[in-house]
Amino acid sequence: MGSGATLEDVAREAGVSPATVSRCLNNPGIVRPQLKAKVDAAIEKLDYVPHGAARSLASRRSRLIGAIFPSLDSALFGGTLEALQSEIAGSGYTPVVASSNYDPEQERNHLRNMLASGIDALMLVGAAREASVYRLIRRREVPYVLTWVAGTDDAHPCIGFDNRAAAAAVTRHLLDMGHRRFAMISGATANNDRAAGRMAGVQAALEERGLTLDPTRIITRPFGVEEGRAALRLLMAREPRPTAIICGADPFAYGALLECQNLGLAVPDDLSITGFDDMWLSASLPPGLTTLRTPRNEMGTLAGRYMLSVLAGEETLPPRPLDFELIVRGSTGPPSQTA
Amino acid sequence: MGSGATLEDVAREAGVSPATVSRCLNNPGIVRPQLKAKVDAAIEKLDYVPHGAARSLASRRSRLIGAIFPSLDSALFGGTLEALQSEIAGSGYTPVVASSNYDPEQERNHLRNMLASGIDALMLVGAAREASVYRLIRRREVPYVLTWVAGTDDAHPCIGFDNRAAAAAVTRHLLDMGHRRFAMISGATANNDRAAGRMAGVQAALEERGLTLDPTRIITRPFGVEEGRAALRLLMAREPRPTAIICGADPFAYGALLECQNLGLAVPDDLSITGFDDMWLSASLPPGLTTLRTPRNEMGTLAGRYMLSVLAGEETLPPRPLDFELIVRGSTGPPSQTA
DNA sequence: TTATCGTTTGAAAGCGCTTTCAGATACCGA
DNA sequence: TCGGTATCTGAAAGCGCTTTCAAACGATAA
Repeated sequence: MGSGATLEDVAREAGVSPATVSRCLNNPGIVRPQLKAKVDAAIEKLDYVPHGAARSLASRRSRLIGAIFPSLDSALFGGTLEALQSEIAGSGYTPVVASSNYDPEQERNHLRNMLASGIDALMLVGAAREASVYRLIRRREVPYVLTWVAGTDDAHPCIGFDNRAAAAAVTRHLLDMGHRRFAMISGATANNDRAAGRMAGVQAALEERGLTLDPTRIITRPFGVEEGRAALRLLMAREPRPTAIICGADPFAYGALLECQNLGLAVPDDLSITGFDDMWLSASLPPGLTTLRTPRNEMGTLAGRYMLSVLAGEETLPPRPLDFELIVRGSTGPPSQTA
Repeated sequence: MGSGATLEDVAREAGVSPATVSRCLNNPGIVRPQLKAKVDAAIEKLDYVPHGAARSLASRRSRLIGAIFPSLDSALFGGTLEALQSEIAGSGYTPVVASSNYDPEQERNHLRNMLASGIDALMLVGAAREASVYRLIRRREVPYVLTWVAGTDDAHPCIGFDNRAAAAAVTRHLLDMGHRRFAMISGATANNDRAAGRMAGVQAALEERGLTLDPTRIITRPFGVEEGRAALRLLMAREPRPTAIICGADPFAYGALLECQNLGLAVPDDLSITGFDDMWLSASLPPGLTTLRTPRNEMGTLAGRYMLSVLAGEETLPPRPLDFELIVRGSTGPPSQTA
């Protein structure tokens, strides 16, 4: 905070009115170049930096865009945040971020905070939250966008992909190779419609072929490598053993692969394993993880672009659900005859 | 944005003056409980949310804390950000974040933006930047703190650890096991004093024992698993082969371990490998990565706490350099006799 | 009961900027 | 040269809140 020249100081220095200085800053096109030069010189000389709060108050725009993520310490959402940030930076917006730790209560608090601090737009992850939260946002008339999910109906503008369809695609890949005995390692589905969607997608794809996934074959754990490891041990301890394990997130799959190595199980001969998200180790961890590449950076970019265009007053439709891509690597293959 | 009740509306509803409402919000202690109850009821009824910009303008505080990271899409800084965020959230502050992509130019731009938006305090990573940047911050009188480095002098308040000493500790661990032929995989050291410090620490520890690390034995690459993999191939292609490879970051080490598997090199018998940061896979990736655990969450927490206390007007000294911890796992051992 | 002190409340003046509106200026054709 | 039009500039009114200052109040002591 501190001292700092004000716009009025600049105006005096340049010998023009404050209004003109303001225009030079916000709408340089409409001021005569000659005057603008004088103003620029004065700004330079006084090392003037506009006062954001005053600006927001007068213009009713804060140039702040809120973003609340379930977590920030995985690379997953970091990529989305990074992309969002670079997309909006060019237009003079800055993200204010918070992490909810997958807790609706925390999310709501951060939201209140952000609304109070006057964010111009808001990005959230997922669609599953209480109606009162959406009312809060709507009442403030803050444009918002949900990411990491595709809109099932048109209730909310969404920029994401269809988790259910993506998980179904993974499952069909395994079915097509001949697998019939499945198991799944999933993140907690409460308050997490991405995880829930993926689980539903697996179930749906199996049912298409007349199979079902017994609930006892689904292990739900917090995301993590060691958790995946432990889950794999549990799943392989019961006869008949599954021939394919579908993981709702890559870290589970990394753990599962490592534990196979440990148990002396050959992947994919004894067991096929799939991940989800194509994180940074999936290509490198032998034998290479078959996984579903999600458009995590693209979601940040497009969410930013969408919000900017709404803020610019353009009539904007959020894009259709984004594409995902099944990346087939060495961790999946046909079930062995003997298995 | 949008409609929203104003403080004046609340005052009218409660039958008090705007000043009283303001006091209820900012200094509830000094207003009579009976009145406060009426005000609270009015706030509740009108669903009033204070207008951040107006508040900032009048109070000269934005309740925003800036944080600029070199990158956000690795889990490294995400942990620091997450910790910072939860530390300051309780005091009503929200972080505004940006990523500089390790580019001083981008960092400076984000900084200007943030200063303009009126941040109350600022967190940066590393100390290496032009003096003009620090002048900019000082001129605005914004309290700031540098993280991920320890103060060499008292030029800046730092909350971090001594990268040089940490790397030296790793190196001594290998020296003590009997290694004499070293190589290193490092991140780019330009504009990155953490990477530079680590490299210097390795060199210093070697020189203590009368050894030097030939520059051709140092490979500098952007952080990444595949980069580590490629670097390992290069380093092992030249005779005499090193018996220990020190990686300036865990992803390099992951790549190196995986490539050893690929090349049929036994770790640690043929080659010892160390990482840096103890990221999430280090414990799990066989044979377990010996690495240096950096206090990445703690830095976020303490940086937050430090800034809050400066903002509260307390006379605060940044803590001494934080501890790091050498985590010895299976990837290091004595060099084999034949190597 | 009245004077006095300490506490709580309200009135009003901005915080630094944007933006409307009206006035000034420059430019064009006749 | 002049009127008319299009363009640019300045004056002034807030944006919604905090905070100073003085007035009002309640309580205590004389």
